[in-house]
Amino acid sequence: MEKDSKKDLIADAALACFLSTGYGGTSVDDIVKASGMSKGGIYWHFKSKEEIFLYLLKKWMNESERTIQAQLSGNGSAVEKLSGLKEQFLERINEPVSAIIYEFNLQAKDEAVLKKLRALLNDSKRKAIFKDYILLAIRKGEFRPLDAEAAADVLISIFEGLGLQWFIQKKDKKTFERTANLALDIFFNGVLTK
Amino acid sequence: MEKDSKKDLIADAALACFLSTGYGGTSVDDIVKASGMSKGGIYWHFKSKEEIFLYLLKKWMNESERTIQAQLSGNGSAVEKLSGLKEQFLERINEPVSAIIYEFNLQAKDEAVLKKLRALLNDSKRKAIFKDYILLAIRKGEFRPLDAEAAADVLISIFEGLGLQWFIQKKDKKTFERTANLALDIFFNGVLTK
DNA sequence: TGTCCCAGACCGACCAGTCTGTTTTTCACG
DNA sequence: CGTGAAAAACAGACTGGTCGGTCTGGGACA
Repeated sequence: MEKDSKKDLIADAALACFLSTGYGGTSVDDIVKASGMSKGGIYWHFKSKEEIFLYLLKKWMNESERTIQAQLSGNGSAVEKLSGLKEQFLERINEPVSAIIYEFNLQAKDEAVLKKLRALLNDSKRKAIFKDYILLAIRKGEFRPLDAEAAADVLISIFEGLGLQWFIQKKDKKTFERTANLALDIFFNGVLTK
Repeated sequence: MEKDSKKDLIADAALACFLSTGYGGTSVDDIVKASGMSKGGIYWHFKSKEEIFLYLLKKWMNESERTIQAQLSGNGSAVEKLSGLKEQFLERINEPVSAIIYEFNLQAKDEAVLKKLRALLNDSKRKAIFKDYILLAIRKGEFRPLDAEAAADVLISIFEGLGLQWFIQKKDKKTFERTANLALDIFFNGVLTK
């Protein structure tokens, strides 16, 4: 771990830049400033700006998966667990990572880079975690029988959709929380056994 | 209308470019090529690339609102109407307009431009249309009593989320349709009166 | 002749990536 | 433990190319 500390330092600085001005909106010089390093240093650790993005995305996804896993794999009720995840989601709502992924996806011209991105996203365990969560809830009789694979995608879509709506509208947070709560409420009403 | 035919010609060409390579990914010269006009011509009709985007977005949103309105304001059942909208949504799924809006949002540096974008998105009647649809369904006793405003946002979030998931994953369409169907199924199960 | 509409060469800014040189670290060996 | 040289890590000026936007000129039409 410690051997890549500088690499992570750069990646963290880059993430901060990307989060505030997007992938295309941040120049390598911006990352230089934010990281306190020089261009030479950065390009010694990474061979391109795209590689920085892919590296930090992987890192971010690993973290993200860990927190989701921690929330959904406990032994509370399905409702409690997902509600807890929603709270975490609301706390980190100001990090429009998904939007930046879409941006990167659109901007990446090199097909090889896109392939790497797809591979990274497909390797994500996020969907599997959601699926396991749903399967368990069904087995315990909390959820009605469902296509767990598709249901996982539905859940992810809801979260992503909410996050992006927030990102664009930037309305007051109270309203947004109300929407998120209702979304979960509807979801539970739609999947819980009666 | 006819007096802006050239303007619309440019906007249509630009839209095609944006849809395939994103806002940042398409240069003005790309629009020049696609429209068959020259740079001078384009900059006679528009004062900037951003203005082209805002113009075509407005146009696109108007169209979009019309089709949503047409689908949701009929006098069928709430389930029928929303299912019909889903079908239309599936047909036009390959137009990642939302993703491009996010991209534009991230890239626009000028605060004035962002303000215009926000104004445009806030003026959208899309949310109002969904809200009216929900209110009617509640009044007719099809949906249980709900916060219609928030529920409209939930619906929009679901559609947006689904679209963006598709945009990134690009899995086979059958799987995607299954997910979309389940999403609506859960939604209906969550809001219909029993 | 003046106005509208357009063509396309041109410009300055920016930006990812390179190159050359310098500092710091590592480590073999006396 | 000292030391010196090789390798690693970094600094920052520089470059080639791209891109949004301008400018000058010209054709069409009134």
